Amino acid sequence: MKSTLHEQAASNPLLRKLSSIADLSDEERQAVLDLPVTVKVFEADTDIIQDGDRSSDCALVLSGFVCRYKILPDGKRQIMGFYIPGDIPDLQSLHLHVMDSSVGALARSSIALIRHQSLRDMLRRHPNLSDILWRDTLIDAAMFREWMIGLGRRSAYQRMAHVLCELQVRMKAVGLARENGCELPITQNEFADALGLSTVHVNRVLQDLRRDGLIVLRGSMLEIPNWEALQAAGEFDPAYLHLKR
Amino acid sequence: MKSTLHEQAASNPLLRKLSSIADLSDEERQAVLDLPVTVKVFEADTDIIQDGDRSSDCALVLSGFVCRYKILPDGKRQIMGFYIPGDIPDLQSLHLHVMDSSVGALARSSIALIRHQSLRDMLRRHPNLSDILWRDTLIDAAMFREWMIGLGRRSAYQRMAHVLCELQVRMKAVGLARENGCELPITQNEFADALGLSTVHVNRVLQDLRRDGLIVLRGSMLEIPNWEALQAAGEFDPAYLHLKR
DNA sequence: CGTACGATTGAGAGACTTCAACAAACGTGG
DNA sequence: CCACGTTTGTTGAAGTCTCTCAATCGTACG
Repeated sequence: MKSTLHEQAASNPLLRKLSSIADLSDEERQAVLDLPVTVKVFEADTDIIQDGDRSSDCALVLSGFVCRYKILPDGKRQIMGFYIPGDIPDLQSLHLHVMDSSVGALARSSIALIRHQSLRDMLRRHPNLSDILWRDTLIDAAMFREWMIGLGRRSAYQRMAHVLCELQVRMKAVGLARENGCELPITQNEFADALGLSTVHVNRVLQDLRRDGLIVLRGSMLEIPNWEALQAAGEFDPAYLHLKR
Repeated sequence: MKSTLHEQAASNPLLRKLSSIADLSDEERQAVLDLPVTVKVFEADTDIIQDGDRSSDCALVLSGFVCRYKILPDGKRQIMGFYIPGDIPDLQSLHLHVMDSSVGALARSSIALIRHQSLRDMLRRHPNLSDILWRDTLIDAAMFREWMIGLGRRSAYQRMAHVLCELQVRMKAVGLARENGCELPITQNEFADALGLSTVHVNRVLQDLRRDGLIVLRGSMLEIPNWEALQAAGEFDPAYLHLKR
């Protein structure tokens, strides 16, 4: 469905997201809203872009839940990041012409496809937006690094606490979380592939976190009764997200 | 020592590096060479920038060997990437004002400090260079992702084979490797912190790789008798480095 | 020629995996 | 609205990769 990002102008997810990491002028906000897009809905467990693709547009998440992953020769999967409304998981495709990983929908997601050409036109007219998007990709990289630390040096228990903290903070930054929790349509199997663990162990770690009163997880509803404690358990310091304020 | 990057113009490491990932016009090459820099030498095991720093310049590696790392509360260290001549490990500081990790010299290294202001001036005059540096940070991110895959889903043996492949390819791209090997001033302890392993296990894995005839490692001299085999052992596919050609 | 740092070895322990079975939750069609 | 099948979550037991501790060896360098 062709349109611009004007719909939901007030609470446009991209504007919310960009505002959370940088200051935008009115002109820049307008330029973003004027972007022509094609909105497409992806069902859960379908790919939005695949490893090896050469795409000519970027995918902006409007609603839903998305992840970046790669499948190894032996069939194992590593999830490298979760993306929520306002994120552009394949922004890199603007400068890296072949995708080196896949992007898939974890839940039914509405995606705005933005032509590279439209983005480039906008960035040429608004160099400051170019810097802001660059900044966004740098924050993406900072998240990869933080996950690396977890995978390399933190226990399963810490890792799980850490992702939950990250997701809560990011969801809150775009207005999708309550004060003490949010909705996470992520299965234990998906957590396993994100944290480099087996599904079985994820299950046990979640039970430990529950036993310790750090989380309440019913279905996809996450509640965090004691934020300080969960943060401490995961050694979570939001500095790497480089949010404003 | 103040100067510009003109010295070693022909084989300037930054030009070599940028040329390996994108095409530069003569004007752009000149703009790069005209960058005013301050050259500083860092001894092995000293920090170039520290976690939490707000710096006003970027560090270009001219010679030596550098890594990005973070120390955890319990003293554990995770190395998140190695940087070789031509790399700018903290290019992110141009847009992310507080460092979220440290950068340290693994061997005596000569570093060219480039003021953010000088870089910004150059990028404003040469928007294409801006895109090329953005591309560079995106490749950096791609390397983090590839390491994540290793940390999360590959065995110690595979991981070690994989880093060795990555380093050989990157060293060759800037002319610092022979056809079948290169010099890597990295201790087993540093490999351990990079691969999320213990030093002891790194030692055993290296012995396994030697036993299997995949590498010859004497001191810091790496030789790769059978490139195909090492690549296969590490499931190494250089696509994520996004080199030209 | 000692000292220090890096490499190597052995033995025991632990975190996490794999396999396999079962229970619960969910969506869908009749 | 219930029956049914598929997906997701849970549990137990055995196995393994990798860790920790601790000692020894090699070698470069002052």
